[in-house]
Amino acid sequence: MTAGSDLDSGEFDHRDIEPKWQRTWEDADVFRIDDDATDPSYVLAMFPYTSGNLHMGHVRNYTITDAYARFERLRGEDVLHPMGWDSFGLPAENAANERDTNPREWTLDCIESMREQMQAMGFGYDWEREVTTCEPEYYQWNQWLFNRFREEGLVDRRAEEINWCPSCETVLADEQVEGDDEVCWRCESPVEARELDQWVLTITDYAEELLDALDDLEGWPANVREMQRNWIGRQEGDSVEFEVPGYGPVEIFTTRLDTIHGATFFSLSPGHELAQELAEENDDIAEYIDRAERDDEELDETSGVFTGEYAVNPATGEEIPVYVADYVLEDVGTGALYAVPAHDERDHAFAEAHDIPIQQVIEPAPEAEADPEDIDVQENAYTEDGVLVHSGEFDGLASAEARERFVEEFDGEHRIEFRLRDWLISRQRYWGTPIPAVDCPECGYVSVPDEDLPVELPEFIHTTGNPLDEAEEWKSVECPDCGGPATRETDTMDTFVDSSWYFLRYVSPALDDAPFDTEQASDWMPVDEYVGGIEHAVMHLLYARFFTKVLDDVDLLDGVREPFENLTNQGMVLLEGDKMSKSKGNVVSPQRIVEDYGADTARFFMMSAAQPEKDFDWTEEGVQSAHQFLQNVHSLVAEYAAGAIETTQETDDVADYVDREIAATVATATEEFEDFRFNHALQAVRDLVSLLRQYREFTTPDADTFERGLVTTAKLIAPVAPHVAEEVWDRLDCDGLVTESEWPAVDTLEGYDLERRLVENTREDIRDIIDVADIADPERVEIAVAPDWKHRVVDLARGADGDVVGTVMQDEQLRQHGEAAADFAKDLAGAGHIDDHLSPERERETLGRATWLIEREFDSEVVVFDAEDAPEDLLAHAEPGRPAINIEE
RNA sequence: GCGAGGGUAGCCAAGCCUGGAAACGGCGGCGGACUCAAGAUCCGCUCCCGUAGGGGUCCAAGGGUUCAAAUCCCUUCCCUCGCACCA
Repeated sequence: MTAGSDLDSGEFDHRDIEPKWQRTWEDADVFRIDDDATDPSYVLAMFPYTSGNLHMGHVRNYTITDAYARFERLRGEDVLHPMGWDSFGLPAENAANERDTNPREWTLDCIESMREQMQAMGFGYDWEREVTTCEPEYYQWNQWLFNRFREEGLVDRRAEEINWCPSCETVLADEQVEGDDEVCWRCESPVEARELDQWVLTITDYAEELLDALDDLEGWPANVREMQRNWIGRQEGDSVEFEVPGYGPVEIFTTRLDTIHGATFFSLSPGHELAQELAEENDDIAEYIDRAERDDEELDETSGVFTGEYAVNPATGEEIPVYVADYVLEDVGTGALYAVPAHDERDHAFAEAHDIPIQQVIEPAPEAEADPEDIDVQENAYTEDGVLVHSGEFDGLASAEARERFVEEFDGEHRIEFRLRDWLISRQRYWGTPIPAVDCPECGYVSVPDEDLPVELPEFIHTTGNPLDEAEEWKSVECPDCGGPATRETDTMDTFVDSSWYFLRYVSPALDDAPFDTEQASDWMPVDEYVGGIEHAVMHLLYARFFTKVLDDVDLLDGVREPFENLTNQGMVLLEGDKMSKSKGNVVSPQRIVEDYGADTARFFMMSAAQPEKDFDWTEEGVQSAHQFLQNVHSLVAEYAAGAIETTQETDDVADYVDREIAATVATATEEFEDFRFNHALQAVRDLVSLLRQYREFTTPDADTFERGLVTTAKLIAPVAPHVAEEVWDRLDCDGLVTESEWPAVDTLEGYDLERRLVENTREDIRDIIDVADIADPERVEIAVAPDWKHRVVDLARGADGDVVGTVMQDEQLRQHGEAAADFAKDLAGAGHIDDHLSPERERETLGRATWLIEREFDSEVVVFDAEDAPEDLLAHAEPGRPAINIEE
């Protein structure tokens, strides 16, 4: 359905109003933030890769940050809400090759088109701070920072066994290899192992801090923190050396040094140096290693081969057989271990398969639940800590103590190991930041001096390999140190380098003598709200944290250790329960929704559908419902503005009721917006609009109250449906732009919840009675508030410690009510818990304001008595919080 | 296996941190108002029983703490995600 531009019906046409207000905002520069702003609210969405198209995931992501940024701005905050382009990367090269263009032009076209789509969505960015990573003005700072990292000793060039993607023709970081089958994250080709000289950033120097600081990132989702913990993979243990006669010492790493006396064999991973050495002399070993290293065969878990050699256990002096076994991983610990089948499950399985003795050296400690008699290590490994046995002079030591002793005793070293590897940033591709180094035959790899930066990319050429390798003229340079002939480095940087500090460039995007202004960045950082996909849980977010810490350590930042204070991972937009994907062909195009319904409808629907981190189903009904609501708001305002709604200047109970609901809605919406529960906030606004319509239908509304309701509505929807909000604001003849107005003041009404509950309960009770008593046509509804003395009983009862009746009956005033007071007190004592309640006057006022709802619902007269005026028999049933009700037919 | 997050009425889903009303909302279903009619909109109902606001049974299952448990504690089962022959 498409909304017509029939103004008589009071409907808006999004095709008119959306571009109109977008232009107005732009002309008024409403999203600009001055450099001299102090500690603004920094709201950031992960910048997009420049594919050329916004998909629903983007739209959801950017709607969340835009709504929050607009909300913060309305509340009087200075807001930094920028946007930029993650615009280096392989797809642009592929596209260029397919389309006979070059990556730069292709990328700039994509940016152009995506910027237009964003503008059509009404996202309010400070475009003067736009950052484009593929421009020399940006990537020169990657190079400059590379030099700083290198000065700090955080850059290394080393021969690495690397992940090579044959299809992308480049190496990949460990983080970019996915799944058990080890495939490329971009093209899903199986990754190959190669040995190449590569540039790495030594992120492992920061492993400990990157891990520890996660504990304090309370604004981050638990799963992301956990994923990073897993990825860093800290392990505390000890290394000791075992002598293999004829071959020298072999270092092992273990977390269970206490079990060393129970070692009955020794295992090497197939890739271990000694295993390789032994393989040269022994065909069986060579063959086993060959099989283990081939990808096509999955070796049995207990597979392994005896080498014929023995290792000397430093604890016992015993010689134990050395095996090469596939279950020992090369990149865990040292790739070598002593095996204790009695206390490790894998060692146990291996020992059973190879008929190796099993020697128990740990018994359950006395305080442990297990009975030492029940432990049979021949059957199953006992893997808990305990007390040492069969360990010579050390028998009786606790595991933990033993570990400490043995490090000294056997000349070992206490070590902390990490799974995290250094970050390999070399890429053998064109479309990235050239690594600013020169390979000189005399001086080795020399950094390009800062004053010679940027090293700009040469012309792109179509080739199967790395275009930089063929740019002979570009490659050939003088060595910056000795002036002799030298060659440029042709590797470019992983694009995750670009995104590791882009949030700092937004602070001072035009600065030409530094990547960012240290003082300003230190004030504006950290990002207050960072929103993006869960796919960046490890890579981008870990690298950005690493960069931030390094920048702080080299004084480019002042006291900023973490980049992102609060992190939200938006959920997926599903279609009939399925992830939208091009390959499945179940994609809803944001462009189509914007054309058919308008940006506001799409934004409003998405934000009402679920909380940001939850998945939700895209439904046409939901879209229509959002559209309808916005049209309703608009037409209600249009009617009012056109004078079609008759109003008075007199307030009454109904007006008071509506007034309080307006205040309550503001309070709810504000709190929910703050907590990122936009759907709850919007529900409250829907309820308010519905109430205003009922008000209008029931009576002649008070002009001030009604208008306040409409103006408040305009403000409350402004973060999510800004174009409609402006349109409505304009029709209400308000000053300026709603986008630049002030959020309504939050007045918390003391006891509002009790009032609301009283009204709801009373209305429900009336319905119940009418239903159960089968009253067809109620003439008159009488409501009577409980007398003061009952309220007093409740007050006393709540304060009473146990003896409720006694406490109540000690009260002089209440004794006058004799039996009745005692009975009521007994009831209360039996109830166990006593709810809060309003004063009698407050109850009467509250019910008085709400009678119109009852009149309207049952089309009957409604009378609210206070205790003095109420008929005696009616009053008997009234309790605080629970008025008596009588219905006349 | 380890770790994290979950399991709420026909479906989706809030509440749980900070215990106190058969449990917000939405969808679907039922009834009603408006209408020539449909749509839209509005008002109710939607665990079971009930001719005056009552009673019963409820938040994966079982146990515990408490005057009081969806909410706190323990155990078990199931789901989702991350890591994993991790020494």
